[in-house]
Amino acid sequence: MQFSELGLGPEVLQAISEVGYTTPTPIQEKAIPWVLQGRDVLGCAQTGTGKTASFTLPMIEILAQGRARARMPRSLILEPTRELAAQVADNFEIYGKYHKLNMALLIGGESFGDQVKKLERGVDVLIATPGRMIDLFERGNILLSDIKILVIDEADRMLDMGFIPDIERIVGLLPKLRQTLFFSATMPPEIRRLADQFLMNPREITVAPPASPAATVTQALAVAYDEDKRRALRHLLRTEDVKNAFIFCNRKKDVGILHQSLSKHGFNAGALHGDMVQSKRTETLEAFKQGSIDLLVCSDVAARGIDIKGVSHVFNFDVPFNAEDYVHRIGRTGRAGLTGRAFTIAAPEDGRLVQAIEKLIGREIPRVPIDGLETPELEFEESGRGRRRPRRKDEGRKDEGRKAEPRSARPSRSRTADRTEVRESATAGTMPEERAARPERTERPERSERPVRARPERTERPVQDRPERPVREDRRSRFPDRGEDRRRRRDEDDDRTPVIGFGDDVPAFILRAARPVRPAALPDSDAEG
DNA sequence: AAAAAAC
Repeated sequence: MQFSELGLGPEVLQAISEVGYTTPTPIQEKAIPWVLQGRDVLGCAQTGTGKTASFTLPMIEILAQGRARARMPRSLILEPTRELAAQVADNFEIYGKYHKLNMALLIGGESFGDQVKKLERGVDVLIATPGRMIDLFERGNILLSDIKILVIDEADRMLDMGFIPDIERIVGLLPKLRQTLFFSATMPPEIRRLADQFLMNPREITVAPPASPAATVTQALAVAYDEDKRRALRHLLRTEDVKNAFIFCNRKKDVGILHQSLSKHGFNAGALHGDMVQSKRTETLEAFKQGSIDLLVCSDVAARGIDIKGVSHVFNFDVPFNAEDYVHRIGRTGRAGLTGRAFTIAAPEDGRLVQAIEKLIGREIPRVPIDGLETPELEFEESGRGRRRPRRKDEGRKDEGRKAEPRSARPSRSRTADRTEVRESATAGTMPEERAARPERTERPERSERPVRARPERTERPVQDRPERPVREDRRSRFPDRGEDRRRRRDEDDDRTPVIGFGDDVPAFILRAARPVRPAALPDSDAEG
């Protein structure tokens, strides 16, 4: 079967062949002719099956006829994350090359102005995340009465993320007479109910998950004490032939920490999670795609659907809480017939999570030891409250350096420790690469390693002693995310903006008064390195 | 246990 047999026009076929594709994937083969006939589709397919092109290609064809009027888009595609929305937009750019389709990408974190302007001009394709979509609708910038095609992508993920009420609301605003394409990787009853509600006499298309990761991705699991995980990761990064890699963490906070740590050790890494400003998210993802960043430390925002060609490795720095997320994460590699390698670093207390994953994928993940590190046993007991976290036997002091010591007050080389130094010397022969990377740090000093003199005096004091700063409850409760975002940024600013001339005791009111003007006057936190 | 998404 060739693309040319599916009923697509010459312009689209030309664009497809320029990208280098000749044969449609199963879902494209089944869906495209049907969509071209104007029928509804219920697609049970994961990303990586060619799902996106299965709706973008016929949509370009259908929308080629007619033109959009101002503020009245002709089609709407709903995506769960901003990155996926952007990826679909890229798809329209590529395959719509020889068509004059107007497109608008409505996602949060970017200015309203451009999006509104585009809507005013009239768009054929609207690609949106639910929040921004509803916002713009409520402001009267979108009229939905001319929508002819609706695509709901990744419906099960929308469910997970609590978007279903939004989706139902949006669909309620659309004309009843329309074509609807509905995609989901899984079909739990709740999703099935939605599909029944939104679709009319759909063709149901189910395609096998993309060559199950077992086939193209070599998996391995390393068990390490929690405090050894970064070291274990670095070891893997240096011993594996890593071209580029996703490195997943379970928490946004840890994405930041790990990113800093890797950078400090001379790795070319970027960070991506949902609390970062959108411009940074876009920029980082683009840099990773282009290869100017080798390692992308990220949260599960990037676990599903992000399609980057030729990623050699996936590292799970944390075992994912959801077994299914494991499959999604490692599916970032081994794509398009290429092989990939996926390593998971598990702490002893992750036994149950590992068990759940192995049950889901139906096999045991081969264990690998890490040279020079003690390999603890996985534990499978209920993790009751107050149960002590398993620790390395040789660990002398408790958690010091991690929490108790303010980051900036640490002398430049101690970090987590003297105790790791001890270990390291014991294993010096087996891990020469640890040593080799050290000089890098003097060439590229990180903020936290600058001489104490250059740092704000206040940071030498324990965090709890910082003057309390007012938080505007009203705004925070309405926009919890933004509130957190701002507070975090302030904290970072506080780390490196000394108030000159007050010594250790800067009066709280000075700090308060200075704060509002400070962020604007500061260089961006990344401008320096 | 987390993450995702609106100014």
